[in-house]
Amino acid sequence: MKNAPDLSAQIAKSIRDAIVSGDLPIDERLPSEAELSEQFAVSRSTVREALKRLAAQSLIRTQRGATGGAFVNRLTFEQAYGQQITTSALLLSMNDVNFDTACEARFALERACAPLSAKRRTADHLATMRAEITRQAQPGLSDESFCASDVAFHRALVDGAGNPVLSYQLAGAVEAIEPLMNMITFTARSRDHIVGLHTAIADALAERDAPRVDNLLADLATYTAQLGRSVADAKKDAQKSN
Amino acid sequence: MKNAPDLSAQIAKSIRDAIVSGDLPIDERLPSEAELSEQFAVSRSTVREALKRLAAQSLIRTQRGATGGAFVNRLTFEQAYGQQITTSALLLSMNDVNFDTACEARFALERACAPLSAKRRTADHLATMRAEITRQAQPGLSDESFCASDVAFHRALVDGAGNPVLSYQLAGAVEAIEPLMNMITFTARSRDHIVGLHTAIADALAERDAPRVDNLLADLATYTAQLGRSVADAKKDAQKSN
DNA sequence: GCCAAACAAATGTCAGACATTTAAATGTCT
DNA sequence: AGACATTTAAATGTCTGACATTTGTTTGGC
Repeated sequence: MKNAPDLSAQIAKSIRDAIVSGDLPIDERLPSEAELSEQFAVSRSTVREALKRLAAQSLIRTQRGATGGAFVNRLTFEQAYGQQITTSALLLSMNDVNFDTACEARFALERACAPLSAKRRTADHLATMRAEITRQAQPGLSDESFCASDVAFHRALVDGAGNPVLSYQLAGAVEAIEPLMNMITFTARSRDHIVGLHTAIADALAERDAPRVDNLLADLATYTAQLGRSVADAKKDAQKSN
Repeated sequence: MKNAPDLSAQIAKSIRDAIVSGDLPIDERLPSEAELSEQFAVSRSTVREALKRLAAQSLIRTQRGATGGAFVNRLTFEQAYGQQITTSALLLSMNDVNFDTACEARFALERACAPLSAKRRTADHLATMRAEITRQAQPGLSDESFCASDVAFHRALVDGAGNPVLSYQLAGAVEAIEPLMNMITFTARSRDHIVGLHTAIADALAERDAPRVDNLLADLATYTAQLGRSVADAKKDAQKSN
């Protein structure tokens, strides 16, 4: 009943395990493709396929030329962000996660870092938030740009907590929801309301008033969920009239 | 100044974009490797390397045989968990994230889902938690097994929130920290303390008492951070004596 | 000592062959 | 006609050998 995985998958796993276990330290050079193909007793193509798998996970990087080869890559938070966001976005869109669920997760997580952000946010974080608020208040802004700015605002809030692990974990939750938010049509009135809440949040953070930030985020969560529901209802009506 | 990426990377990106944008729907079959190599005007090996990259990200699956080929894969939460955990664990170990930071992130996130878990946890979740507590109280348990059980306990707590997106996001935070926790030597006394807190948390969840759960998690966070600090201090002393 | 040319080692790409797996088509017997 | 065995076709998986390209090092001439 064993469904033997491909050789290239086996080899990739073998090398991956060595990296994850710390057996192959960062920046260590792997043997050349020719050497690996000897060690594993497979052809060079098979080794190459294995290496491409690892490269896709940012576990290794390759360099051409004389001193080139495959090196164990230090996974940066930046790289991890990118992967997290793609994965999260796909996960949401492919599993028909409804807006409520995604929204609930997002704000629950965001509220978790609010107290830390109130304590540690720098002037820089505040400035970013204010700038995004200004942008959101511009009348000609497209819904997409409004959403993007919303994401940037919340990213600043999260980053304010000064904990890279938190920022990393939340990047997925905050950014992955953007495509879902993009389906919402923001009326002038709803934009006003959101901008008002954002302003209040920034003010509360400026005063390091954690409980108020928490309350405001709760309000924003409720309001956003409401907007989402109205979109869902409109869609249902449209289906009915077909 | 353009550092042209490999052909296989370009092709992978091209196909990945088509998948992410929804242009290629789930379970859609990609053209055969031969056809792709014609379309992109490259050799079959290059196409294969591109496909392996996508397979490493669980974006496609391949089947051999007559009706075989590469199919757009529905990314399941299970698969995403796995990737998230490996990535998070690597991120922590490769960037010398200190125990405090990881711990802070973990408990902040966990406290975020505590109110939801108090509201929605089923008898099943409670049973799992109780079972793990029993396990943790066994005297012969190795430190590693104790940690694993700790993770399982907290996973049950998180799952109790009944929000798959939250579970997914938290899987990384909770499980990735396990290797760091594994460096701690749990004395009988510290185990007792932790088991006591776990029991209290389970009791509070049983009564759906969200604020109490939150307080207890805060206590657990403090205590865990303390344990971590003592390990760090011991290490520093050991270095000094060298 | 410096600069240019040759060299060497590595990855990147290609072409063609063969192996293996799998479902469907075909043939054969009852 | 239906059940079972065989063949066939299409696809991925693997191997081999070649050539292209990149890049650091060595060598040679001045």
